[in-house]
Amino acid sequence: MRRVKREFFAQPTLVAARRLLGMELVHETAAGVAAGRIVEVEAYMGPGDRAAHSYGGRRTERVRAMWGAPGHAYIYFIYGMHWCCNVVTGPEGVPESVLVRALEPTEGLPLMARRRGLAWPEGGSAPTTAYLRQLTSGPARLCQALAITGEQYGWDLVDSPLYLRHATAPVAADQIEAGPRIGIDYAGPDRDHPWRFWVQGSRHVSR
DNA sequence: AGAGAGATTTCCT
DNA sequence: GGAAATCTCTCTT
Repeated sequence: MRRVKREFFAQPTLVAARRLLGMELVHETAAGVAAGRIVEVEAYMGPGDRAAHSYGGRRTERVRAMWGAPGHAYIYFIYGMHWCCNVVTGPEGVPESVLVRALEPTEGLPLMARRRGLAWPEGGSAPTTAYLRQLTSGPARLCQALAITGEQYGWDLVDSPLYLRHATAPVAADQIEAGPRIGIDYAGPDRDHPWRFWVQGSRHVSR
């Protein structure tokens, strides 16, 4: 099924971040399969990046997965209610990762709607884009839709029910836009790096 | 369409 | 003790 292998994650983080666009994030559970095409990500560049949880070389229990081998899930809990999912990238021992910020739903849509607390459209009518955006446009929304929580912390995406699928239609370099990351105004000199990447024109980008 | 506040817990000083 | 890589609801324009 074109599952993404270790070598991909070991690429430099800014390269991996761009190449994640167009790939599918998949989670297989007893309730069914839920998946979406990645349309927006952010890179967090390790000890030198004030916005990164590993800034300054911090080795707390929370960031343990970032220090491990690439290809594992770094998942954190924020604002007292939300989970967010990162992919650990770059060389092993360098605590960098890519936050998955938005998906375009591709598989298991009714399941995702149920997990998000949304009623599926009545009478077989096709869901609107505005409706689909509520499913997986945003880092916490997509985790809820795919049932990603602390339970998946540290999972190996190369060999677990949570994984990545290669893009059927890869995103060309000139279709990728870049800009500053969201929600990190506190990061001072690192606030303005263009380390947020998204698919140009996608209506599923978080903003 | 946009602004504002509340939810609620983990992490680190 | 204070802020946080967010989201939702409510109120106003």
